[in-house]
Amino acid sequence: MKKVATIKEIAKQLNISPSSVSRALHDHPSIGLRTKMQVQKLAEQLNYEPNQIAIFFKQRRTYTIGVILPNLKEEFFSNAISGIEDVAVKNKYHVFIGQSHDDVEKEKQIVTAMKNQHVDGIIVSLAKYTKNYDHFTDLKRNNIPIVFFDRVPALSNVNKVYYDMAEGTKEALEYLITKGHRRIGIINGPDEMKSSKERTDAYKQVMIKRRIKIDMSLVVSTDLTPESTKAALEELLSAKPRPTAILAINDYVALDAMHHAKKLKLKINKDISFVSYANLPITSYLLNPPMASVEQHPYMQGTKAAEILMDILNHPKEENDNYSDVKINGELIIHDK
Amino acid sequence: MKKVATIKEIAKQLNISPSSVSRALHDHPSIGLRTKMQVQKLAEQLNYEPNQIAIFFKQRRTYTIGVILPNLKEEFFSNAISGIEDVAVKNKYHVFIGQSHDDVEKEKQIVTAMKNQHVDGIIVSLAKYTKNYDHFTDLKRNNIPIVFFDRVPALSNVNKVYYDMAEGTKEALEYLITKGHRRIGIINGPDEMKSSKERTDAYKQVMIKRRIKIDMSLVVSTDLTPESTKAALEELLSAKPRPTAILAINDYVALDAMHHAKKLKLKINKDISFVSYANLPITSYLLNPPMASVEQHPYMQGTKAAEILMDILNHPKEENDNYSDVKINGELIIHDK
DNA sequence: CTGTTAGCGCTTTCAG
DNA sequence: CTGAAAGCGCTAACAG
Repeated sequence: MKKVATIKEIAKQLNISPSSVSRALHDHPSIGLRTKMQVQKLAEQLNYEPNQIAIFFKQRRTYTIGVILPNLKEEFFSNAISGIEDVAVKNKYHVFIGQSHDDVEKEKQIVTAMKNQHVDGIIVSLAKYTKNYDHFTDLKRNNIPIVFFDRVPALSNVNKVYYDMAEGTKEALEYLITKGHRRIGIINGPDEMKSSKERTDAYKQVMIKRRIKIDMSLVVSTDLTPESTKAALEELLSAKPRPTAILAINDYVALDAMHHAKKLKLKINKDISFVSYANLPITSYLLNPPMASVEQHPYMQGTKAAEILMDILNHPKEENDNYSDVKINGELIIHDK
Repeated sequence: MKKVATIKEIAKQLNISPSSVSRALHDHPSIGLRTKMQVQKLAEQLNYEPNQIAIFFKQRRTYTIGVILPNLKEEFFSNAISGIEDVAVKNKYHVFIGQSHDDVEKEKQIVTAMKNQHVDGIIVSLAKYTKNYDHFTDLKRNNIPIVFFDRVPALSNVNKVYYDMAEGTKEALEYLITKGHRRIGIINGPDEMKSSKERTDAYKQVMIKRRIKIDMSLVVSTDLTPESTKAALEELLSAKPRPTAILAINDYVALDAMHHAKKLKLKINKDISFVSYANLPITSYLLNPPMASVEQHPYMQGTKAAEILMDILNHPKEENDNYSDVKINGELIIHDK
């Protein structure tokens, strides 16, 4: 069993040509039933498995897609990739993964590696500081389509799937306002993230609509590390008057902030309330989860992005510049009973 | 920029042979400095990128490894794959992933797909009900090495990395005993999991050593779903006398059990204490985490497994049947202050 | 319906 | 030091 059967081998044993074997194996219309049967039988016996690499080489297609995301540790991303994988498998595609660990250089390297590996397409969620998108847009020259999701670039001529930040933010803020909050702080992400600006914009809009004075000292940033979040929280708490509620960029940040607030002897959801984004399953195990969290449907974002990519791949290159731009609506999940 | 440069192309433009170009590109010893420079310059200009697929085809190697695991949602596995990926990247390998979702059929399909994709090696953590390992051992015929981790098969002639269940379990039980517990229940995993038996064995050993009567009605199983865990807990609670402490197969199960216990008006860590395995980061956010949890070092298990595989791949096939069998020691992390 | 031929891009003897 | 030639496994014109 050392050597694997090849088409050639089968052909020789049956005294026919390799092309006939190939045709028989593929149920080609113009092939005799007799030879077809013979070939299939022998192929079975010899345990023939087509050499995919040779096929890829020939067809210039690998049936592989690459997925680049910041990390897999966050439930958000691991759920998203599950969605991607499910769709890919259904379409007979394989999935390469690469974690940028929020490092732009690493992200570039991964792109290069995937390009060299000849993936048929790429799905990306950007590293948090990625500002320049050339390493992605260059892929057009290699005819490798890209679909961005969740952390998408501020470009219009790309395929993207993302959560509708404005809508969810407004909903979350309205909720806090009905609960009586007027001084509402925001712990935003880095400025490079498109969502940060959107969140700030939505904040301003709601405040104006509700005729609440906008105080930009209530909008601070974290680089998403616990330390930075701690600093951001303290900055907010030093505002006068101090905010009574805080909207945090995601659950992890909210949890870090809550943790620190607790240390500062603040009563969570009493002295200060938290609302955030993602609605991670882990929050269901918490004693004091954020009051509410905007569900961002990572699995759905993943499947949607993958479906768009599959669609592009399955449909011959119509070179029209027709880009998908899909907004996923979040849902505000209220945790406080 | 539509067409990609090939070696042939470069050769033609320089009026030399493809072989020389290939040599120049690879810093082959026997190549003239002049031609080498010329070639490298032109390659640069033409943006030459070697066609990996062609190379793979030729070399019968893909520099790709496959990773099969139950799912990516569990922090344990997403951490493990991070470890694998880090090592792979360092060794210039790529990583294919496949989630079995604990379904044996799916697991088989993934193995077949990876085999056809000609991965150079595979790293696996078994689906929970996998009893038959033929789909893995068959890979030997294709010369595809396998390394199992965490959920490993009960075979001796395979490479494996796993957590030392006996040691950790003993440590956890001893801890409970020093805390005064005598009636200690166990919520085990399915019987198909090798670790279940090991846990039970370790339990018996400790009980004998500590001269505590062994009561097998205190050892129950869950299929890891919350419902099943609930049932398991109730079964334990119906024992007379009721156990005062429970050792659960992992943190998720412990959390589900604790959740249910709370509903039954039991005071956690008072009426009943929990100890478990994994020590997931999420537990740090909990009000009432398990009293203690055995850290199983998923990242380290991943890196270790990947290193073993890299070692096999980088070292020419010495056909000696030399299998790695690496035990990772857990550490009991005490959460109750 | 079947065989012949060529070739995908690259590496690697084998000659010179 | 360099070139010519073969071949990896498979497919797909093109001829019969």
